[in-house]
This record gives sequence, C-alpha cells and structure tokens, in this order.
Amino acid sequence: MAPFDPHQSIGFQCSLTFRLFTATLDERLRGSGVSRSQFLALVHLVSLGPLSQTALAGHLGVTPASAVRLVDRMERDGWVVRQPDPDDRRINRVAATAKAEEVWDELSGHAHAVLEKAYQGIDPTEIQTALAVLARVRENLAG
Amino acid sequence: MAPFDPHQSIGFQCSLTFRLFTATLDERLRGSGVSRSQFLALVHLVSLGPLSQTALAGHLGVTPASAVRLVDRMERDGWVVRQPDPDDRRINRVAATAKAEEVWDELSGHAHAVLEKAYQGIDPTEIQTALAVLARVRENLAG
DNA sequence: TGCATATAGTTAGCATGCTTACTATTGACG
DNA sequence: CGTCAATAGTAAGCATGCTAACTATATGCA
Repeated sequence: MAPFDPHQSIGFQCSLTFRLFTATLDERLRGSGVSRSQFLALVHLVSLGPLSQTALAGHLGVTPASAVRLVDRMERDGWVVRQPDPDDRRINRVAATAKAEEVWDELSGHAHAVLEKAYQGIDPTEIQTALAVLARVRENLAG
Repeated sequence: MAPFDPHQSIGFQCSLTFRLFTATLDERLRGSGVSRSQFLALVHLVSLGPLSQTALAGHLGVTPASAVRLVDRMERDGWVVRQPDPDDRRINRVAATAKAEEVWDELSGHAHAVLEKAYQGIDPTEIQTALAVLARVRENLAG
C-alpha cells in the first residue's frame, strides 16, 4: 500500500487553508465583535432576508443543531432576533437587527480585503478551476 | 460595495469541503476507534517516527496547545505514548504504539478509499491546479 | 556565573462542529 | 376525526480548534 500523503489530500489541504482563512478573517473582525461564522450567517440573513434556523443552517452548510448555539450567541449579542413564524409555530424566523445593518459595510470590507489578499497574484482562471474542483469533490463525497 | 459572495470565497468553499471530507472519513474510521484528526496524527508519527508535541502540531497545522488534548485522548486510547526526551526534559516524544501499527493498513485503506471517491472523474491536472491554488492562498494569507 | 529570554508543554475558557435523543407542531392518511 | 410519520428546534455530551496565562527547562549574553 502506497503511504497516505496528506499533501495530496484535498481534505487536509482544505483544513489547513480553511483554518488560516478563518484566523485571518477573525483577526480582522475582532474589533467588530462578530466571528467568522457569525459574519457568514449575517451574509445570508442580510442578502436573503429572514430565514428559519433550518434554512440558515442549510445555507451555512451545517446541521440545524449546530445553528442553535450560533443563533443563541448572535441573539445574545444583539446581531439577530428570533421571530415567531405566523403560519407555523415550530419555526423561528431569524432576522438581522438594525445593529447588524449598521456595521454591515465595515464587515463586508474586511471580508473583501481578506479574500483579495488570499487571491493575490493567482490567475483568475486557476481560481475558478480550484473552486470547481472543490464543488466536484463535494458532489463526489455526497453521492 | 459589491455584496460578498460566499460561493467565490475560497475560505467558505474550503470549510464546506473540509467538513464533508471529515464526515466521510470519520464515518469510515468509526469502527476503528480513531477520528480523522487522530488518523492524521498517526500518519505523521508512523511515517516520520516519534515527534515532539510541538513538531507534531507543526505537521498537523495546529497550535501546540491544540495538540495537547489530541495526544491526551490518543494516549488514553492506547494509540500513542509520551516518552521523555533524553536530551531535553521539556520535550515529550510522542510515539505510535504497536496497537496503532496493527491497524495501520486498515486505516490507510479507508483514507485512500475516501480520497479516491473525492477525486473520482476529476482531471488530475485540475486537481494539481487546485492544490497549488490552496497552497498559494496560504502563502498569501501567511505573508 | 547569573539573569533575561526563548521554548515545550499544560490548563482554562470559549466557539464551532457533530451525533443522539427529546419536545412541539404539522400534515397526511385510514 | 384520530393516529402516526415528518419537520423545527433544543439540549446534552463529545472532539477540535483558538488565545492567554502559567510552569518548567534551556540557552545566551553581560
């Protein structure tokens, strides 16, 4: 059996890249009081409007159970509110608050800056290839 | 400001891919009693020999503090032992046990199978491009 | 030699993920 | 109508990450 080489594993390389990306974005967001995960949740809530927790979890790519504490903390810190759904009493509609809207431009600026730094000097065609490979890997693993 | 698009963010795409990869590998490893992280640690310990905790953390791409509990759990479950370094009393030399060597082929088989599934049908040239992009992104972010 | 600095490891506290099990509510079908 | 499966959210327990603060040991320089 050929030895397993982490450097050829998309999973290992993604974990390294993801953690560094997270650390970089978290550092820039630190003063704003939101984490990378919370920012990502706000991205979806601001662009798509209020979402049920399950729908939010779907967009974030996490389980509904994982979304519970994320929303807990965001609600505790005033970034979102849980509103009852008028048609289905099981559903929490999670909505971004005015406080979140206020810092929106600042947060977006940080995210854009980190992404620009990450992509610096890389051929845009290769970036698209990389994103396509990642998407295809997910399709392969999900099937 | 153009809206931030997670689908164009290598960080977001890596997080999705990493989590799915981890879930897939963890599922296959479940019966063996090691997690993906523990398997990755064993990969390095078996191929490189005993390592200090800090060196192991370096290979795994995590902080030395994060390695502490990982080694704690692996030692608790009999996969590794901490040995005193004869030349430097600060150092724990972490070594894989015979128990780990015994299941090594089985673990490697699972990892290879998951990677093969992940890469199925993807042009090898594009895979190398994707891995190179990820490496370059890390260089950019680290700088 | 002796003190200042650096390094290895640990601990504590927090954020995020997951699974599993549970409650409340909805909806579908006999 | 009533029961039962599906769905939304929660809670508990675990694994991993991180940072910050701490201890023990080495090292380097005045």
